[in-house]
Amino acid sequence: MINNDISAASPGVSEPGPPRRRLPAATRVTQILDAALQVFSDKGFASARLDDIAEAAGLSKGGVYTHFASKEEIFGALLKRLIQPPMPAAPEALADEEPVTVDLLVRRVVEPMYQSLGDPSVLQAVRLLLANGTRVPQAFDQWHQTMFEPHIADVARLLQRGVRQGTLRRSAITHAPRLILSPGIHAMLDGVVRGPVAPDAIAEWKRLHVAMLRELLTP
Amino acid sequence: MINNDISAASPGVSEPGPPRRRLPAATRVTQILDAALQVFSDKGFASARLDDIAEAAGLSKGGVYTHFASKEEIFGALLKRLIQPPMPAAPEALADEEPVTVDLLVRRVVEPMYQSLGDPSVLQAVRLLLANGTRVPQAFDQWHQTMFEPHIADVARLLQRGVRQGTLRRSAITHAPRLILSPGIHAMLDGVVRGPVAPDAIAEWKRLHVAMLRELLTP
Amino acid sequence: MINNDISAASPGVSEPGPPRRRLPAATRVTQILDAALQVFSDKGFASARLDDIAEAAGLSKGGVYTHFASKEEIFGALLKRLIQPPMPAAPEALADEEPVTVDLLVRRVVEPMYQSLGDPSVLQAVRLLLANGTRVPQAFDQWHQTMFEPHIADVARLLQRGVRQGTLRRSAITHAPRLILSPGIHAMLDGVVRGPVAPDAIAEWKRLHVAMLRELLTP
Amino acid sequence: MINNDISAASPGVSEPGPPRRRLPAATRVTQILDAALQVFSDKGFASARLDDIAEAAGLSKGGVYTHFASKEEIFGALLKRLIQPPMPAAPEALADEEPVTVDLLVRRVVEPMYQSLGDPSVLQAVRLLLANGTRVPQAFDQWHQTMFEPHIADVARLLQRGVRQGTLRRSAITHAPRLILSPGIHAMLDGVVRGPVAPDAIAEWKRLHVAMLRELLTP
DNA sequence: AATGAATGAGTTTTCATTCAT
DNA sequence: GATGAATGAAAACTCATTCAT
Repeated sequence: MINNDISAASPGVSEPGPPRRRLPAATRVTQILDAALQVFSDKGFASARLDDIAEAAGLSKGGVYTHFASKEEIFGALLKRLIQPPMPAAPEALADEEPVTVDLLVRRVVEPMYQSLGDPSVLQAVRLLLANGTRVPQAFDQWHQTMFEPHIADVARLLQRGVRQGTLRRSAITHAPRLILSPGIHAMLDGVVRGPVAPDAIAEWKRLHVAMLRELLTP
Repeated sequence: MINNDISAASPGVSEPGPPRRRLPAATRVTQILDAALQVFSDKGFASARLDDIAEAAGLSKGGVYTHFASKEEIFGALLKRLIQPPMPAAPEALADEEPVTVDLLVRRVVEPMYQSLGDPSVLQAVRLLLANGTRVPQAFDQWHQTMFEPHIADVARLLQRGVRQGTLRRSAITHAPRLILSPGIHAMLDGVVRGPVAPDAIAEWKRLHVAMLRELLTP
Repeated sequence: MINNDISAASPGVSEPGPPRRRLPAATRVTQILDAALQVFSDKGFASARLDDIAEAAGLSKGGVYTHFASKEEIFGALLKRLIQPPMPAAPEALADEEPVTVDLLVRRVVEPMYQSLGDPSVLQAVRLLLANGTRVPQAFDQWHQTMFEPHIADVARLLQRGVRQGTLRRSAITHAPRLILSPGIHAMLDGVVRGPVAPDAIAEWKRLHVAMLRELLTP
Repeated sequence: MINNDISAASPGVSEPGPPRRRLPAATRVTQILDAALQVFSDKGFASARLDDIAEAAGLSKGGVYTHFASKEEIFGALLKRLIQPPMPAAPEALADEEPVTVDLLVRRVVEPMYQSLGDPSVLQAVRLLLANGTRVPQAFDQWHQTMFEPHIADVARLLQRGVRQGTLRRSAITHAPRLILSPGIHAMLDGVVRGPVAPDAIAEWKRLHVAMLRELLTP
């Protein structure tokens, strides 16, 4: 059966609508990728419609094609932006004599993780990668390599040193550095799955995470 | 592994053929509704194929969806157009002193009806409404309100006045103005059922209709 | 987006349900045609689904095929039943000397019409024929021949006689007997279009119809 | 004339090919959902074609619609099946006097988790949920409630008791029971992201997980 | 006779992509 | 650079009809 309101039946004989502002390409690209992050992360690659992205970016579908040749290309560019540069600030080198304490680990490893958790766009990115990363298999590996491995390698080095220095106790964690991230990853998944985590919930996760590390690693 | 082979992801990976002329939306909408009237009234709502409508409108099936969200919506818009504006030209007001004679009634009420009967597209519209109107619940009521009630209200006023002026005799018709339309409606139904009425058949219906009114209303 | 209630998601793993009573074929056929009248008249031939008819008839879709070979065949059988026997009770012959008065015309012609209008299934049948009759072109003619022509022929004869006898006045109606039906047809269309007419509305239509005939035909 | 050529009216005027085996609805529904799990988790909701599901389930596309009204409905039913009943076997009650040791926790909590990790269909389900869960709004919450909360509530009770009994040490974990799952969840995510985890990798994750718990909870 | 699962051809609908303006 | 009408191929969905049970 049809829409009840006959008077609402005729289609939008849309007046052209003021052509939107012509912007520098770089700006548009950024807007489009921002929009794409939203839409891809919400619906996944296949369900995302160019119209959705265009609307979220504030231009028309055709306008998007001025900047990208295809949906795939948008996705690719987005992945590149997510994976590559800004996110994982290279950890600054450590002074040779500085002792590796739990506090140091917390500052260098734990705090940044929970920092990220507070940023919705990080959760969005993670969701995007979890849900669509397999579309570009290398993306995953690369993500892993860029996001985690350096981190973990760094952690591993720190743990070794702490143990050698006697400032850290030997523990399951010193044998498997990745474990140091587990509660944070747990919290992240929680955020991805159940929506952004409230700031005080984040603080609580972190507090417990730190407490646990202290128990495990304090000599 | 998840697969999600990129090459299998999105539809439409083909070069479109030569697009037909691009028209302003309002024009296309009109064309589509014109086509829809033909097709719907020829085959009925359910048997009408979007392809037919598209072809009759001179664009592709997909192109129709640029202007209407569904077949139902086309139908609704068509009914709206049929029912609403252009048909019932508001009867021009009557000079205060002009006497309401049978001749006046004939000119204002009877002739326009038989005029319509000669127009195939009117019969088409009526047929469409009769055959498919139940699909849009209020269509009938609205049709009635737009097509008949103003007419009848006008007639009622005229009859009152004529009786008051003594230029019309009191009659069953002056008590139930709708009766003044009955032979015309009879003729219309005949046209709907048995195909367009030949011009001289129409003339004959009208002649008799007028004769009958004269018998009933001449003082 | 999906149905909100996950718990309601699984499809009806319908237990076979008690096989419905096995009935004599003739009974079933009647039930099916009754159901078909409802459904065809409501939705039109093309939009009517076998499932609808089956459900309205109280058996399964497959069951319908036990009695009819196709949807078309159901429609055909229904038309036959509508057109053929029961409806137009042959008007009993008139005693040679009986004078043809307006009262006689009312009893023989007008009253039966308004009788029918009170019967919803008659309106249904009319709607069915109006909406779908063109599907079987002969149906229309046949309907016309069966339903109206004998009637009108009868009326024509009566009118002639009345005029000859001096019991009826010469009038537009005596020249075009079909006009005698016009207000009734008008009322019928009203019923078809706007739903069954209330009993007192019918009475009112009839009263006015009779009054009009009296004005026209009383010598 | 109205046309409505009978021969152009209804679809499907063809002799169907040999129907495949006819099965009880419940069986088919299971098969279809099994197929859907494969296809959806392989391609994601939007890229999964009904044809794929039908083929994988061993019937025709139309056949699928005998059991489900839409692709969405299949997806909903699948999620329901994944989320709801069979997975979380209710933990058997604990004898009143039995002491809650780390070993007990390992048997009741840790081992089952890693058991699941070895099961590809569990990873498949998790991946499906992560990638497409937003499509069914409550899916995530419900998943959480069904999968984790009972587990965690159970763990919380056990930890309380162990602490009271003196068989477990107070620790960050005894304050936040969910932490007991963290390394397992980390491993699961790893499996989801990088493909099924090799059995000995699982064993290694578990070994370390247990070691960590021992460090934290042994009095 | 009746049921309801299954088929398959037809039809509607979607949407990435193109291109005249 | 931007718009939005138009295309066309793919995918979802419908339903008369068949037939094993």
